[in-house]
Amino acid sequence: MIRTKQRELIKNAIMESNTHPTADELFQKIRIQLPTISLATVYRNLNMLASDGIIRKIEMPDMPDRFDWRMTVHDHLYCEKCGKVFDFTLSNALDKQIEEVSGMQVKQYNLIAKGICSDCMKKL
Amino acid sequence: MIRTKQRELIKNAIMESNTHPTADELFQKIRIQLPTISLATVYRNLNMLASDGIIRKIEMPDMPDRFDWRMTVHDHLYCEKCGKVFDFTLSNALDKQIEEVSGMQVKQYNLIAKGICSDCMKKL
DNA sequence: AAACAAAATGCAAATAAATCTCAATTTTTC
DNA sequence: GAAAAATTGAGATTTATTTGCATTTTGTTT
Repeated sequence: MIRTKQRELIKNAIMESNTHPTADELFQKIRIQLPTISLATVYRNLNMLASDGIIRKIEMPDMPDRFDWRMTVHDHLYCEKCGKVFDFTLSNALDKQIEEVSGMQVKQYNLIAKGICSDCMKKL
Repeated sequence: MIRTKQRELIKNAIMESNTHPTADELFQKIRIQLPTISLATVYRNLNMLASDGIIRKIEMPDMPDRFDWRMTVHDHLYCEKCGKVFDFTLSNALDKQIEEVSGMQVKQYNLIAKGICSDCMKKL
């Protein structure tokens, strides 16, 4: 894989993030350092990095995808109040259980919870 | 809620379905009986029915939403071979567990597994 | 059942996210 | 440093869904 300035910046931007940014958020951030970069390049590189197993694409239901540098098994919770995305880890992964109850072969699963984060709960 | 011919047809079409159809699939089907119906009406009514708790909208990651008449707690598996969507039910719902490990208040969750259904496995 | 208000419809245009096309540029290879 | 390979930027395109609005349909009132 060829190394370009833009790929470097994109990778760094995710690695430094802890907000599960969208492609556009990353684009806006990187733009400050490299104003000529295009959104298409951001998308392209994010997809490359994801399919190379460097980062993870979080396919959010009916909202823009987000990207995560954390590659250990975990799932996500979207706070309906503040819009932030948080990580959580179930005591045991669901693959096996899903295979048992469905009789199908599970390659991966996507689990997104919606609710209210602890910060936002305090504010009520 | 006013009763119209189109709402009736839309509701019936889902209730009779067992393929977790998309809005467009329903549109194409209903069109045969009522050629003047518009896709916007289908979307509008599906959303109404869903927010009234009559049907359930399945927000699929990066593909068109699907609709389900089954209102009991269950999740979905998408077969990557045939594209069909299947139901499965975990031995216990995840809300509690997610709340425990995340410390947040869970309103709902969206769990979609991707894999290969038993029919398609036989064909390999 | 005529008249009025409220709700729903169809159509076209708008939106939003993501991908694609392709000429120009950059990076690697030889 | 020339040729080949990969990547980029910019804009057009695609797909799913929503919205605006004039028109029609439905429900309500008398």
